[in-house]
Amino acid sequence: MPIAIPMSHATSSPRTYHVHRERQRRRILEAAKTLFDERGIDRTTMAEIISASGLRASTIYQYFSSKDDIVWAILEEVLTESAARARLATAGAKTALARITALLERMADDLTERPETVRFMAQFDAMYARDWPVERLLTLEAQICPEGFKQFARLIRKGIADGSLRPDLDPELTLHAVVNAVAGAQRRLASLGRRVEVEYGKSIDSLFRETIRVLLLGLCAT
Amino acid sequence: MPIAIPMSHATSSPRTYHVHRERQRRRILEAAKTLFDERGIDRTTMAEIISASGLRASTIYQYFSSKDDIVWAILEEVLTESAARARLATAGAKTALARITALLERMADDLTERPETVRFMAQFDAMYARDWPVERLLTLEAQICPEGFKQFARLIRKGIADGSLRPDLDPELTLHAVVNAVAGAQRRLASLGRRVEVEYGKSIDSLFRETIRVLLLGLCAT
Amino acid sequence: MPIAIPMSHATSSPRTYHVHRERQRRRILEAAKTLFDERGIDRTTMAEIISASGLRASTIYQYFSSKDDIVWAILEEVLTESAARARLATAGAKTALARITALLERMADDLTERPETVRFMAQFDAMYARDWPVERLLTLEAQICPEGFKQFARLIRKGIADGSLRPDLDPELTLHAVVNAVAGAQRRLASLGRRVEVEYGKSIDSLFRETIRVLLLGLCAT
Amino acid sequence: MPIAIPMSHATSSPRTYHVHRERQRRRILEAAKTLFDERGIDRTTMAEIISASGLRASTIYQYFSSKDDIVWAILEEVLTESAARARLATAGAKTALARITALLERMADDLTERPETVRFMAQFDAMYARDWPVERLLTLEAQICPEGFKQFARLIRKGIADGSLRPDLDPELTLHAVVNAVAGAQRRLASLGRRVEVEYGKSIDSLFRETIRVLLLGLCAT
DNA sequence: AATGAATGAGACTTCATTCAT
DNA sequence: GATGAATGAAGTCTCATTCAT
Repeated sequence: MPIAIPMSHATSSPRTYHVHRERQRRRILEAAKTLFDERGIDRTTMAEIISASGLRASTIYQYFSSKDDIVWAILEEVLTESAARARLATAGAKTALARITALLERMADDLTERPETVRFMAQFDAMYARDWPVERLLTLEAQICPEGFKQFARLIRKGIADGSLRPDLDPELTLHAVVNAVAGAQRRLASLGRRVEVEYGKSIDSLFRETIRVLLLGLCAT
Repeated sequence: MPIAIPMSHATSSPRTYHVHRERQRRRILEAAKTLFDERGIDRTTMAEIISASGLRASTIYQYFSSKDDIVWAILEEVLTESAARARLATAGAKTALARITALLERMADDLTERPETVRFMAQFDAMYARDWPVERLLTLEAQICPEGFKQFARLIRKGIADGSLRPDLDPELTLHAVVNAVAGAQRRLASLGRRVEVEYGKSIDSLFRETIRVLLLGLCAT
Repeated sequence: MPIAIPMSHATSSPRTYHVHRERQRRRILEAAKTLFDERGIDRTTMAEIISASGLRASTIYQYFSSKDDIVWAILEEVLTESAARARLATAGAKTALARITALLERMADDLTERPETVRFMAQFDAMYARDWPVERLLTLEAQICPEGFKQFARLIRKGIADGSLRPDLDPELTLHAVVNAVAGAQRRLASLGRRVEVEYGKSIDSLFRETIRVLLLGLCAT
Repeated sequence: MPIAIPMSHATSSPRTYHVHRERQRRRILEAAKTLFDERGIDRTTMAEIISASGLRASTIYQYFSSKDDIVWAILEEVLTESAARARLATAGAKTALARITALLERMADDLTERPETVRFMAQFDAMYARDWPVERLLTLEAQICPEGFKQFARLIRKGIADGSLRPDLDPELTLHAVVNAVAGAQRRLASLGRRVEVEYGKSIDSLFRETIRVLLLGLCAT
């Protein structure tokens, strides 16, 4: 058994410490993310994460307490980043239509630029959403898009009032219906990937943008 | 004077034989289907299927050669049935609009009546579609909706011609975009289940039908 | 379950019966023999024998009571045939030298003409000889080369007497030593097969005949 | 001020580590070796190796990745040791005859002193030699008796030249024929074991030494 | 903080064989 | 004599995780 040289904390600055710790954490997360995407979350084993991250099994458990913990950390990261991007994208928009459009465009860009992230969400939606502690999910979401939807609904009402959106819309219902449809479409395209392009003869991007166009046409007053 | 009259299956009653075999097969398939829905395909173990089906492990392997084989059989079944329902629903429709509407309504009914089936497809889309032999998938699909989409696109062209659909649609592109969006929305709602109702305060059915309504509005000429 | 049509024995002649039974038996034995050679006795499964023979599992058990029983039947067959060939080959030989030479030549021919049979014996020697009921083996051997060795030793003594063989041989010891060496060489060549030819750059047959030549030179009076 | 001094193996004591790991490895190997000899390689199960080694199943798989891997490790060991012994034994020999004699004597000693090892080789020759990656076998052999045979053949030529060996020998052919015969005889005697002594009424050792004697007589010039 | 070693529980699958008909 | 169905026992191997150092 190798002799463990206990690392002397006294001599190291807390900064370097954090930098190191964060770097290791990232290694693990990146390795896991890639594998989750390539092989599926459930089919990825700790052994694979271990060898891809270059650390030892026991070291990894100093950073994450379980495989689920890793999945959860990635989810958190993915949700946070994507909420941030959404907030950024919709920041300038004044009308409901502009805002919705900006949001959906953002999702189209995500699909193109970070398909792995979208696929991760797809796996999560399809397989884990139901298993996992609802509480934790809600906490996470609350903390992320604090009250995005409320604001949104208000904007829609304004849009109806100023005549830019159809008058017969139920603001909340329509909003969720549209967002869900776009999310569903986006994730499905990301998951099926190349297969849709081969089968349908259309690029993923054009399919997704057409979806958005038709939905927006359906929302607008004629 | 031949003595070895090998028992010809033709002369024996193949009925009883098949009835029994089919019944056992169903037991396994039903047990697996339920478990796949409750626990997720990957998280379901053969041991669970075995005890849920009431047969012994070794007996099950006389019917299916592996766990994948069971998943595959269910997929086949699910696709076949759903294609049949779709064909039936769209059979009477004469115009593109009527046909598309009928197809989407059918998907709404599926979501309500057989959410487990939709959830199974959701899992499949998100996790297996990429792993599995494309060939087998294509063969299966070909055998199931032989040339459904071609016909569809033709109808859309007619709809544009007679003025019931927007003139600025790209038939093939729009068709696939809409179908993908509806499938994506349907599967996402089925997967998230109760969670959406709690979070959004709307029933799954109303959300899905609103999605359909908006999409159709987007397709129709004003 | 198919209805079993009981075969009426009354109407069939006992001859046809035996012919049929023997044919089935052969099918099984041939299938097993081939598989034992290709895959090794232990690695061959009943399932493989079943599918190679074209019969059903349960039918096979009407002919042989276990896998061991099949192995045993093949061993019996192989020993019987090879003893018969040996007897035939040595039949005309009058002197010890001629007889030994004939026997060894026979083994060379066996190696060339029926390497599978030799390989079967090789497997048997290496793996089963110790496991199996010695009694049964002795019975079998007794019944096969009833007292071959005794005769042989007598001949050797005569050979020494008439000056054709070295005077310093211990008849029994030498005989068994030579026979064992030739059997060992033969089986090893059969087992290693192509590999020896590649590695040594000599044909199996020439190697084996050289072995025989050197041994005979060693036995002969100078 | 670096804090993360990753523990360098160089600075820790690799000795203790290796000592332990090697001891465990040996436990497994010894247990397997004994069982392979008692029950046959194929008939030995991992469960048996596990309980004989005193380790747990999962621990064993940290040392060897499969049962085959264990077999292979034993083969490697056996070949290496036996090559070393052969080299040692023939080291002093100057003439071809002396060298061959020394080699064969060595094989006789092996048969007496380590019959299990010889039996292992017997099993390997009879059952595995053909299955296994030829490459790996060749690599192993190359690394073990680098060019032993070439040297040997040269010596034989010298022996013929100086009149100690028969002039009518084909050096390479004779060499391989003799070595193969002796190996075959040795393995057969080891495998049949007690059975030969009972049946032939001669000790294994005397039979084997007689084999060697006759072969050498056959090689020597009269 | 890092890691070598260990491990219980359980994964999926195959085996040779039996038996009712 | 033939066979479909069944099956207990066992097979090999992997999993996520822990713990002493």
